[in-house]
Amino acid sequence: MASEAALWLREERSGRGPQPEYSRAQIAAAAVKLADAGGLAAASTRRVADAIGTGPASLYRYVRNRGELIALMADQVSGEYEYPQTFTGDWLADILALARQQFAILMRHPWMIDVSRSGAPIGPAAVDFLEQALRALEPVEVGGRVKLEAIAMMSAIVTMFAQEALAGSSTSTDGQEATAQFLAHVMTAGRHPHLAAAMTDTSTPPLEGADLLDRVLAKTLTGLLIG
Amino acid sequence: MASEAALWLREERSGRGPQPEYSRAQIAAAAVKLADAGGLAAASTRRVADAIGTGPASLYRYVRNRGELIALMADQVSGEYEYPQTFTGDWLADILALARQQFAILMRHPWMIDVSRSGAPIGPAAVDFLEQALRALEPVEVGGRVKLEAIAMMSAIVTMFAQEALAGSSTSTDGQEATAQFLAHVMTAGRHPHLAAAMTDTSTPPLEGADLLDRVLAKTLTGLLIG
DNA sequence: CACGACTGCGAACACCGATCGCATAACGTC
DNA sequence: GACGTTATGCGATCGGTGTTCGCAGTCGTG
Repeated sequence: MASEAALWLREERSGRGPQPEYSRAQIAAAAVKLADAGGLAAASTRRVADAIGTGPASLYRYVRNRGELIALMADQVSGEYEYPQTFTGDWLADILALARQQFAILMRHPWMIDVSRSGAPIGPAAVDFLEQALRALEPVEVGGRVKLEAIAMMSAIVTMFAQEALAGSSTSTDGQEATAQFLAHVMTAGRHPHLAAAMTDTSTPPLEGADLLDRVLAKTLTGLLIG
Repeated sequence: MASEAALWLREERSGRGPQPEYSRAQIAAAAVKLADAGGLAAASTRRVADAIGTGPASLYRYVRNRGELIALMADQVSGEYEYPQTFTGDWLADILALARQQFAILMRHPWMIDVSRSGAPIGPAAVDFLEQALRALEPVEVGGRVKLEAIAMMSAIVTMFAQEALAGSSTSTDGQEATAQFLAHVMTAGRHPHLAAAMTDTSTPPLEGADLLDRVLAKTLTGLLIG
């Protein structure tokens, strides 16, 4: 329990001693750049350290461990949202607008998909997002807990779609290829008729991604909040 | 593209040479045991290797890389499902039964939460699950693609609830604690009124987990499949 | 002015995933 | 049954990772 002050409760500068050469924002920016280019693994403590031109050990003056570094990155990126001063009053339209922003952010920073799925700690920018989402949901007449659940569900769905969108576009992972190869084999083997039928189904042409996301979110959210 | 045969298309024994000392099942079982006890990170190639009493290099005769080892573990655990010979015909009840099994498996093997969220490659047992889920959804009159989407959504929701359930029970991660500490501070600061209100909301008493899961799944799935 | 809190950082530790090369064991073939 | 082909087991090793230690240097405060 003597875990000392958590990242977001520590002051960036603590008064005494020489002034730090870098700011959290600078470090986060450098790390985000690395991760954007080479995935989350590319933002290792060492690589980030010498991206800002310092030794591996120096980073630990700003951050207790790599988890906190990633928290810094996540919060920096969560600062990219732009919130309207006033919402329209149409809660579904308002929250869908937020969802679309989240989707765009995930597409800009694919590593953020991994981060948001692994239950990243919440920082100031994430708190702002929650506040705004709740503000958008103000017209809905259900308890706050239910709204928070709905927001979490929304995030999960957006993340899921972002992953799928990226999996389709970028160069396929070897895992993807292995799965495709194996599925092809399974379907020809004929012992999974329902699966085979479902995968060759053409009755519903693959709807455009963004459109599908809107539709699914609308159904899910109305189901959770008014159904 | 010369990635050779994928894991599940390779034979376990390839005819020539001495017969392997261990089977995939044995290795997977050992790795699962380690991961159950100490998390996914505890199932490192080295630790798994000397858990079965061999050197670190020997594992690579059975598996091309750690990803394949994890795929082995995931599929072994996916073999824990038990499917009825015939479904009841009530598609919602039938698929909810599958969802509950998935939830139970995730509670038994918490590391599986991470695995299933990081888009693990699909193996034989996972294919069986898909087949059975589609069989349960047979009465529903929508295209196969939509059904697959619904199943993916169901898995995502179950995974989300499993994570939340574990976060509440087990000893809190330091990340969890940091978040709690920070949220407490944010709420007393008073600049996020909606959030503060939502988190102290007692209008809807925290519903029992399993019950909540059922409810949310029912709403979401009916929304996606018939709405 | 001096003390002590703080910073930068080279060196090191304990791991990790993965590869190489060699001795050894089993199978198909003649 | 001998042989060559083909796998396997595995010690040694490489490059990378997160993290800690200890020391020299710097700045604010008493």
